[in-house]
Amino acid sequence: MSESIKDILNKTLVEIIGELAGDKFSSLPVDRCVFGPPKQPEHGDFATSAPLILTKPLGQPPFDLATRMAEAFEKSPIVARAEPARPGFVNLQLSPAGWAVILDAIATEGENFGTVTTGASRRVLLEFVSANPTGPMHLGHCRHAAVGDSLARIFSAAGYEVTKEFYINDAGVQIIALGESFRARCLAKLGDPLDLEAVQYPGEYLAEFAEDFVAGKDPALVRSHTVEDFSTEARGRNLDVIRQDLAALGVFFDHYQSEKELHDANLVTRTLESLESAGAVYEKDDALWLRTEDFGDDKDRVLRKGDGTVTYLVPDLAYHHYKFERGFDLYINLFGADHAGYPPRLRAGINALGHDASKLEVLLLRLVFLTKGGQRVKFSKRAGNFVAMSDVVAEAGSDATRWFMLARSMDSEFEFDMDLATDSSSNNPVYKVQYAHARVMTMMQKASEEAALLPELDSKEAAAALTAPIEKEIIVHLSKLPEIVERSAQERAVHHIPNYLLSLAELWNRYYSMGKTDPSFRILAEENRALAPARLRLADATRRVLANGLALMGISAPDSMTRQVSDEDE
RNA sequence: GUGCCCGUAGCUCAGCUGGAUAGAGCGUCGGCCUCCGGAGCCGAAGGUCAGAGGUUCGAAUCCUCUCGGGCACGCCA
Repeated sequence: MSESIKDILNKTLVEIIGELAGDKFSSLPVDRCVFGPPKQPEHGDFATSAPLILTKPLGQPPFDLATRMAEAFEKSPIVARAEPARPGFVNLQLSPAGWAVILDAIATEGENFGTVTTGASRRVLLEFVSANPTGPMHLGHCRHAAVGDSLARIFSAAGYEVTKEFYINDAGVQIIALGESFRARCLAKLGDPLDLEAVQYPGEYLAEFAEDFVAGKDPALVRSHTVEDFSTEARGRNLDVIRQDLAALGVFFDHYQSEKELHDANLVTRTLESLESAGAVYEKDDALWLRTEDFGDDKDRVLRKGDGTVTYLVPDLAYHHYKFERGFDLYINLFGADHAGYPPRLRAGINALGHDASKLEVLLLRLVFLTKGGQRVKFSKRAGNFVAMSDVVAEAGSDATRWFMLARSMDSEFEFDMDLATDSSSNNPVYKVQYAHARVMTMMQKASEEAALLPELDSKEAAAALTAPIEKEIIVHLSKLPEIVERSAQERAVHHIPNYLLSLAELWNRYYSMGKTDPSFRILAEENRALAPARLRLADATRRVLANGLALMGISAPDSMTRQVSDEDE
């Protein structure tokens, strides 16, 4: 991994500030003095407001500082022009040597371009989805799956070592309820009247499992099964469906952790004992309480109820105890926003168990709604009807589903617009990005067929040949992928990637289309042969960045797009 | 009532830890098919950044309050 152009500029900036400031340097807010993209293209390729930030601590007028900084930057070989601007900015234009740095980095790093080392190989345990094995997954799980998986990819790219884990809630009252529901369904298949009271999970899926399970079996054998047997059977089938649904989205976990196994290994009772011996609990009103208030919780929480059974908090703490014993540097949980009250008590327990709870981060994802035909699709958990994840993925496809699930920040609710997601005849953003990639690929293919006709250029000559403003704009945009990755990892936010890719695709499509009205922009045209190698380097860099970015989202970067023909729509 | 999140174009949403004239997609309207792929491109219309104060050279961004909307506040999971 090489140094990004921005790193080089920022390093130079710090050196220049050091010369200007002398012994005042150590007291300056140098961290804030960085280069960024100016909003107006006429302000150059990079700009910094460092003079405005430093004017007060240095006691010098901002424009004077800007002028002296610009003079210093003029000496840099990667800078073509440096200009002070009022009230106190420095605007830079890169030289061909500067562009070559960017294009070379992309070419040599290939699929690794965009990776950074901020993670320093720290180990991260990322837990997400963890859907109960009591039924199929819905739209919300789909968002969690897409976001969690993409986050894992981003963290890997940022230099972390990530383990993806799915926690199976296969113990406790709900799993018994599942067994009872499934048993009632099976008995109904044998001819018994359906015991509506026993059916606590009303969806049709259990009836379908029952049909399959009962088929060809001796009814007496079926009747002899215990609730636990039915529970285990239904759990397994649900889990199979969950894995299938995840696979359809291309999401695979490194580890599935069963709650039941924690019980079987006595980890749950041992955890309770640990909490007791740590003095983190007390008895009141026949119940055992955990002191969570000391950790920012509103009130203390019950661990063991008056009836002697434990609350769900205990196995969850056992699970986290087990997580921490495996020795990761960072633990990230993706929860639904309806669990917002949960993290404080989790932290309290983790601390009481002797772990550093500050290593646990809980990310809260808000709801997602499905709209079709401009109408929000209604669903109700109670009635057992919901928007199934498998239906969404089947209808929109994995790529489009992921795109829309990732394109919004986690803490905003959003509408998954099925009409837009399935729109292949108009401007669906995911297709636009994939199309830009496919477009470059076919062009490269064509270029390779006439490679012998093209002159050879070294990278600096190539960069110097790219003189059009839009070509520079693309290069500068390409250079940003590493910082987008770094920022995404740091903020634990996935939506910057699609935003970035969309703007890059639009930039490229605009550039590509310029050849239609202005023949001098036709990359492979015979009369432009002298420029072709340079432009092909740019094209290659662009498709590389598009592909790397799509990979961070788990979306394919196709070599060609197969047009979907819709004859029936006249 | 308390805590968290949200409020930016007709709609869905970005806005990079405070920077220069407020952004994208979709939708609407108007253009562009002898073309390295039209699943594309160009242009136009569209904004009191919910509101009011404050912080400072400078605020959509940070602080306070108000108004709207969502979620959470169990010996449920």
